[in-house]
Amino acid sequence: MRIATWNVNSIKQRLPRLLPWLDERKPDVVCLQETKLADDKLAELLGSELEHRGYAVAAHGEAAWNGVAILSRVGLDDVVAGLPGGPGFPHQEARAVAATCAGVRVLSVYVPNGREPGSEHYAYKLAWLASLRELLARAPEATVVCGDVNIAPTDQDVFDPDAYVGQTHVTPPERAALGALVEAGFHDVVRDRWPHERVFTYWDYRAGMFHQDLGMRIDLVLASTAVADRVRAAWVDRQARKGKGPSDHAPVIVDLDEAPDGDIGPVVPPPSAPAAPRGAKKLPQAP
DNA sequence: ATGCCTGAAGGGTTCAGA
Repeated sequence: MRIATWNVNSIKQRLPRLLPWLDERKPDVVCLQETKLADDKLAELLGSELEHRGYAVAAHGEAAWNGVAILSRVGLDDVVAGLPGGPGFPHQEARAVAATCAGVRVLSVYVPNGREPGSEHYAYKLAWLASLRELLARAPEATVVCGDVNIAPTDQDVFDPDAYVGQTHVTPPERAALGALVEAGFHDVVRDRWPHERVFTYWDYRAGMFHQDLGMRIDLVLASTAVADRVRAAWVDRQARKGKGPSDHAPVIVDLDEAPDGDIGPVVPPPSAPAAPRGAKKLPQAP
C-alpha cells in the first residue's frame, strides 16, 4: 500500500499538478493539507476526476484557509473530521481528518503555524499538538499520522539552524510536543530511512530557495510501530516541487508491505535473522 | 526588505504562510 502526504497550498490552484501526479505515482491513500476550499466546492471541483480514478474522498475544509482531506482507493471508513475536543482559535479550524483505509487508521493533519513564539497563535499550536497527542493515545494499533506539522524535528531538518533561532518551527517547546508523539510510539519513518541525509519537504517560493535546496523538513509521516514495521520505502518526491506552478511543499511517499495475515498465525522470523534496528533492514530505495 | 513568492478575499490592497 502506498501512502502519500502533500501540502498542496490550494487544491484549486494545484489541480494541474495534482491530477497528473496521482496518475504517475498512483498512491493508494493521499493525505492533503492546505486545500483552502470548502467541502462542497472541492466535490464540485474534482469529485468526478477522483471518482474515475477510483478514489473516495474525506474532505474537511473551509474557504480561504487551512483544509485537509484524505483520498483513498483502498477503502475509507469511520471518517472523523477535526480533533474531537481539540482547541480552536477561537472556533475549531479545518486541520485534521481521520479515516480507516485498508485496516490502517490514517490522519491527515495541518498543525497551526504558531507565527511568533510567545504569541497566542503559538500557545494554540502547542495546545493543538497536546490534543493530537491525547487522540493518539487512544488510536488503533495500526495508525499513521501524515501531514504538515510545522515543526522541524531537529536542526538537521533546517537548511540553516542559525537563520531560525528564536523563530517558530524550531523552538524547544514545539520540538518537545512533537517528541511526545514519538514517545507515544510513533516513528518518523522518513528520518528512520534516511538517518544522515539532507531531506527537506518545504522550500520558500522566494529567492530561488528550492533551486539552492534551502528548505526545511516539516511534512512528516509518523507511523505506529505496527505500521512502521511494514515500511519498504519512504522518500520525498522532489519532482513535484519542480516545474510550473508547484506547491511550496513536496509530497512524502511511503510504501508499506501487506499487513500480516492473522489467519496464517503469528509471523515468526527465522531463528537466523538478527534483530536489526529499524531503518537498517533494507537498503534505501530512491524513486 | 525577515515578505525577495503565492494564494485568497475583496476590492483597486491586505493578510497569511514558515
